[in-house]
Amino acid sequence: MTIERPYTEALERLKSMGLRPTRQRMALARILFEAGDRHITAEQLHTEAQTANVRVSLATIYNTLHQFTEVGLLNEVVVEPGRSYFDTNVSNHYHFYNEDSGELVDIGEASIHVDELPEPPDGTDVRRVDVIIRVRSAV
Amino acid sequence: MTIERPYTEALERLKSMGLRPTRQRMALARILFEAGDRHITAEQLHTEAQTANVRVSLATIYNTLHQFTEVGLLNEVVVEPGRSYFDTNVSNHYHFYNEDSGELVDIGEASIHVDELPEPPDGTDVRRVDVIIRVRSAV
DNA sequence: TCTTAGTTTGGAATCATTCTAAGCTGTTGA
DNA sequence: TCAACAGCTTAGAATGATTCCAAACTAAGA
Repeated sequence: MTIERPYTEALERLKSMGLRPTRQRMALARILFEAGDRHITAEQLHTEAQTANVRVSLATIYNTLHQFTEVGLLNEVVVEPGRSYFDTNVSNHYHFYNEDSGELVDIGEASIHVDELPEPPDGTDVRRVDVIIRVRSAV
Repeated sequence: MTIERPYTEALERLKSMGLRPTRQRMALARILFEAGDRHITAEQLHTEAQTANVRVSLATIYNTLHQFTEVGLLNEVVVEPGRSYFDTNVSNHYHFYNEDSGELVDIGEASIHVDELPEPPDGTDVRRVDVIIRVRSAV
C-alpha cells in the first residue's frame, strides 16, 4: 500500500518517471510525505525546509511541486487567485475552504456524491473533478 | 424575472445596496449584462470598455467587479492561480474548464447532481459549492 | 448652491510565480 | 575510477495580475 511507506514510495515514483533523486527532491519529499496528509503552499514549504536546515531555493520549491504534481504525487488545489495549495492526499476527495481563515479541510469521497457527470465538450478528456465547498465563519 | 431586464435589474440592485449608479458602474453593468451569460476577466472587461469608448481605469474595473460580486450580481470562478473569471450567470450551476485553452463552459444545474453534502466545520456556514470539471484537449 | 461622503484615477507597490543564464551534480560508459 | 554531459539548482531579474495610495472628482441631500 502507498500509505505504508509514502516516502520510499515517492522515491520509487520519481525514479520511474526519470526524475533524479537529488538532495533537494529527497529532502522535500521527506517533508511533504512523512507527516501524513497535508495541504501546503510553496511559501510554507520553503519556510519548513529552512527550519529543517535544508537549503533549497524558492525556484526549486516551485519546480519540485510542479514535477511532483505531474507524476501524481501531489494535487494542486486552487482556491483564490494567487493562492494555491498542494495536497499530499491524491486519492479521490473534495474540500471545504474557509474564505475567512484560508483553511482547507478534506472531505472524504464517501461523504459526497457527484452523479451524472455530463459529457465533456467535444475533443476533450476529463482530467479531474474539483469540488470546493466554500464556507465562512458564522456570524 | 431577472433574466428579462438584467441591466435595469442591476441598477436597482446597486441602488438597494447603497452603491451610487455612477457613469463608470452603469457603463460596466451595460457591457456585462446586456449580452447574456458570459465569463470575463478584469483585463478583458477593460479592453471591451475601451473599445466601447468608455474611459475607466483598471483600478475601477477591479473595484467594480468585486462590488458586483459582493452584491450578488456576479460570481467569481477561480480556475488557476492568477486567473479568475467573473460569471454573469449567478444561478446555481457548474463549469467545465479546459486547461489547455483556458476556456470556461457552463454546466446546467440539471445535468449534474451533488448529493449528501457533509456538514460544514463547526462555526461555519456554506456560502457556495464550486464544481469544476477540468478537461484537456484529447490527444 | 454648498457640502461631503462616496468614487475614480494614475501610478506606485505588492505578491506569487516564472524565467534566465550560469554553475553544480548524478549517472553512465569506458 | 573518472570524464563528460544531461539534468538540476540557484540567485536575482522579470512578469503579470491585483491592490494600494493620495489626490482629484462627483452624486446627492440640505
